[in-house]
Amino acid sequence: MSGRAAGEQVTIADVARHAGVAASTVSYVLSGKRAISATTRSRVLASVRALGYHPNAGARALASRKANVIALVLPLRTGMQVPVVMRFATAVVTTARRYDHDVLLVTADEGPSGLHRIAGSALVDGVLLMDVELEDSRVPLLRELSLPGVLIGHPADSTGLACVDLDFRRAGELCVEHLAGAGHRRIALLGAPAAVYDRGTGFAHRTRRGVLAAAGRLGVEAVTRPCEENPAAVRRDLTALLADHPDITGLVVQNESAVEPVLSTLPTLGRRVPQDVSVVAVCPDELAEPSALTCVPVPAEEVGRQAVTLLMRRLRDEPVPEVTLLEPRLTVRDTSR
Amino acid sequence: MSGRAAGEQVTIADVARHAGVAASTVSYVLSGKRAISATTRSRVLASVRALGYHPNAGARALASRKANVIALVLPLRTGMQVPVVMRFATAVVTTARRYDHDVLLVTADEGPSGLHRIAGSALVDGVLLMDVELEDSRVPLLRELSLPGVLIGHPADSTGLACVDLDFRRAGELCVEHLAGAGHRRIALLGAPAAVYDRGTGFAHRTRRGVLAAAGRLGVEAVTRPCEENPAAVRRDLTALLADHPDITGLVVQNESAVEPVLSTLPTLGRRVPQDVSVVAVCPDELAEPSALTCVPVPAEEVGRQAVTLLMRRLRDEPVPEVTLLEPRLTVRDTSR
DNA sequence: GTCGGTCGTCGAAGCGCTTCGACGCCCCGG
DNA sequence: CCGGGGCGTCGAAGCGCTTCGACGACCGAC
Repeated sequence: MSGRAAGEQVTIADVARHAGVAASTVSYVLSGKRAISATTRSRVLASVRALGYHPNAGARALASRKANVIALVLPLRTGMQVPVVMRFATAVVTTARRYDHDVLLVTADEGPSGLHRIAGSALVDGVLLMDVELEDSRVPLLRELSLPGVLIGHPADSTGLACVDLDFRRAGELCVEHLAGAGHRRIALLGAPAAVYDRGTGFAHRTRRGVLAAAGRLGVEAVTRPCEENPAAVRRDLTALLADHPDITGLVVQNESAVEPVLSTLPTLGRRVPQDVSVVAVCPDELAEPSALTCVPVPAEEVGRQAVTLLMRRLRDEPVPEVTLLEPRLTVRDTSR
Repeated sequence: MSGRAAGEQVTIADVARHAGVAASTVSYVLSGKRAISATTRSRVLASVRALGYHPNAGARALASRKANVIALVLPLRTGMQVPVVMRFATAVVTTARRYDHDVLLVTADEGPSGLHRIAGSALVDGVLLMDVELEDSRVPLLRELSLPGVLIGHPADSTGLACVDLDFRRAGELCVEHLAGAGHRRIALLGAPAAVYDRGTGFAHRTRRGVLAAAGRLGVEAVTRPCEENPAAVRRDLTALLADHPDITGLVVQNESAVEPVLSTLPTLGRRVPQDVSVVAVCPDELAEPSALTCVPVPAEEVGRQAVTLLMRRLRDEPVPEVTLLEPRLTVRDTSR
């Protein structure tokens, strides 16, 4: 670059000298916090470009008490929903950059002490918490630390927090409306594992509620049952379900790991898809698309974007809604009619 | 917390006052850069704990000219092995924390200017570059910026850099050696999507080269072909492959999303596994293990750990080897004989 | 007993930036 | 023609930390 050995920092003083103004003027040009004449501004900007100036992040953070960095706390266990996490992370980084922020990657296994450290050292201005459990130990901590945070998913008590999530109730409704619209009168929800309902996990309950509500409203007979996660169990549960209710023609699946087994098991039970049974899932689109599965995708990108946007608003001390639910969309493919 | 309103920073001066020493003494206790008497040390440490002190990251970075942060530049394109990336990222964060560093997530789509910004603002001390292509534009940039960096994968010219990677060439050889040892004389490599080869991504090319080299050496006839990522395409490519070369008895698969489709398609083409066709994959072990697939696992954790370790060494200006290749191992399971 | 050398601690000087108050200057109203 | 008020710019004071040089105190060697 111009005139400086590589590795030498170009400072604001260099820019000021080059432009023939005071350092504070450069700062004001860059931040826009005071009026600056057009001529001065353009002169300064020219110098900035000529010297390849980038403000020193540490100095800026120290003086302004803003790191311009947010933390993304990712779940420790990386199971099935890995691709979703990835897409989500991408959306977060991209969106954060639009707000001139960077993203610090924190793994949940550092636990609460990680949050303490990050808050205490002013490394970040705010936190995005993924994989929030109903009773999450990090949630009260977040409140206590008065660290601005946004949660993905939502805990039992979301008072004073900001949560973003897909509107799973509406997602359940959408599935049923789609099936009912195609003439189905007897349907079933093959849901999350029983343990998930027992824990009272939000998304599972809300989906079920949505399914039942829409079914009632539309005069559709609906049964719901939990479903375990391993392929053998899925096969067993599905077989039992169809034995108990042989006249079911519509299936809503909300269980990532059940999708494939369901699709491969149905034909062996004498049910062609979609001629005999229509299948609709609430699952990541990556999972559905290769199988041409009709589904309500979990919009990872949109959630990421929203989460960052909300966090930025909180950082500016603007009020934000406690709960933000994203409107689900249904993508019709080949497994339903 | 003790005695401070939430959100108030505890500074080194607070600790010094509380312990009855000078601020610099606190600093030296914490950094260990000068000898401190045992009594003073323990008094200071007690105060640190009592007040819940965490050094301000910005101030520390400014004064020490070290951010204690490294950047992880992730590829976020198609054709990437997503779960591998995830595990890799986890390993990087965990290892970095062991060296008292944090990890900044940077997406490759910010491109070279992102590296410029990060280097110029002293946001990070060093960079981990994933998904390095044979001719990668970021590589010369890294050299020019004199930003300490470690590459995952390796470019054509690795002079003056540090690269870590699985020895994919050797992985390819291993697969062929295994098949040849079992008596197979006609084999095929079902590889990454064509776009990946076109991009000049190292691992794909090197694996292919290894396969061909070992085949030549061992008198095995080998054909290679790219393979797209969706199940339908895999089925099509595989069918075409076996139509063109019906006498193939060994298959090397290097494509995460092709593994399942290949295994489920072969029987429909009248090929039992492993009686008629042996299948060996280069893929994450998570993917291979449930299907009892013989494979050469990609050791994501180990690569991540090594990469961070190398970067830390570079940050201390210690010499590091230009290329670090991890020795692949072949895990024999049920799909080959 | 005296002198040099550690050892342990301190104070002060920045690191590069933001921000606050001050201060010309120019324009307008009286 | 003079005074008041923006507007545009400047200088200086930190932000919280590290690090350098200085300096007592204490020790062993002579």
